[in-house]
Amino acid sequence: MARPREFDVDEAVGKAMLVFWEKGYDGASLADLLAAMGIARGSLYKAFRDKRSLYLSALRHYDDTVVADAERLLGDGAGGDGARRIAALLNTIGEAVARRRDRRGCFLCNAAVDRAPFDAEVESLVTTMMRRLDRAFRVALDGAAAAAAWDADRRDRVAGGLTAAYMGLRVLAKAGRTPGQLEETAQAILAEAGLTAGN
Amino acid sequence: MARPREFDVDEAVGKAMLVFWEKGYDGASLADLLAAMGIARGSLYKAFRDKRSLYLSALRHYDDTVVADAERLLGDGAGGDGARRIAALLNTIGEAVARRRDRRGCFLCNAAVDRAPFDAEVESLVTTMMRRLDRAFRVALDGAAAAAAWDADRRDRVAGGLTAAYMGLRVLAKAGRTPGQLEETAQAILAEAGLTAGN
DNA sequence: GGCATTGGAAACCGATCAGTCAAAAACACC
DNA sequence: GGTGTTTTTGACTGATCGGTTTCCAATGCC
Repeated sequence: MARPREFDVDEAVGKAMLVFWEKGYDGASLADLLAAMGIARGSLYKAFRDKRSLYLSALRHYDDTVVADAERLLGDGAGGDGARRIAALLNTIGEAVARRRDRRGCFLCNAAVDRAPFDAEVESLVTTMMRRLDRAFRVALDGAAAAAAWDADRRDRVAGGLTAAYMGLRVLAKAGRTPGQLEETAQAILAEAGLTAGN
Repeated sequence: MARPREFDVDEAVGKAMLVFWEKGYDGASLADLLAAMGIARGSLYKAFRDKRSLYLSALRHYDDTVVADAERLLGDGAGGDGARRIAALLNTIGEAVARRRDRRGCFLCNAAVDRAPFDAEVESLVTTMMRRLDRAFRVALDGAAAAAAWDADRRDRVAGGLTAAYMGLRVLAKAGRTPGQLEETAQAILAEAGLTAGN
């Protein structure tokens, strides 16, 4: 009936996500996005409504890929004891810095800091994604021997503390902390929570 | 010998800081800054070199005022046991949200996330300021009965963990967490670190 | 092959951006 | 009161911003 679209929308969102992730919302110009996505201006505005809508799509894409991966990592019993899975996630932060891939930080954290205050829809998306992280930490705690004796309330509270610690580590990573320091801090957090024994 | 400056430079930097704090570097336009500072375009470029230099001055001003206050709060024995001083600082986060003053978050945290990756001087300033926070937490731990038995290494590691937790809480505050949830998480962090008893 | 419909490429839009400049104005010194 | 020096002001600049429009190409259906 009509001319078919020449690019894959999901793939294009993935490329756009990387740009927003690295440069932030304001920092990512239309020119940057178009170059990365390999399409022309008009096509972008035809497929997505505007820059803001594309950003929201990119954020959902992050939820579907990166956050989903973290959730899987935390929930998968094959990763060993729950405490060990949590340690594995926290250690990915220092590793990312070591591999010089962390100027970007965490897209979710970036969005919370630089867009959520100005965009109610971003804020609500970010809130939902953070809750997902909370729940994933809670699932890992449910599978941690060190937390076996804890009641549900305590597990919830500790899960919330772990989400906070995770975000804090990602901020410190951007603030110039070395991989070694980040790992040390991650260990300290786990030790404080009584989660070092399990593995 | 010449015409004197009509505005107070330090006061102007303070006003500029509030704008950068609330809107971020990119989000703060020259027009916003000039309106808040109450001066004209040319005066700004005469007194400060350019927008970036003004931003760096604003960041240093934050260090001299807000960070210095936090350091004082954590170090002042009149605030009770060290653990209690730490709890007081963490609780200011939820209180700020409750008073609807926290859309801004923490300027230091904002700078780490949205400018440090693109500006080496900002990164180095942010690193220094974060270290100052680390040390302030460490001082508070030195004055905490619950940490009396800890060796120096452990205090350093826990201080690092507290800085991370503090930044994480400020991110969560921007992500839509309610004051009650923030306070609960703050309590969980303190409990995990074994810092609830002292007061 | 004609037609309707959609996508693609690029010129184009007004708005806004950070930064500059020239002239008027305010002071200190003589 | 004149002179030299610096600040102030606001108009101006070129670049870039996000977004629109126009025109042509490509497709499926008849």
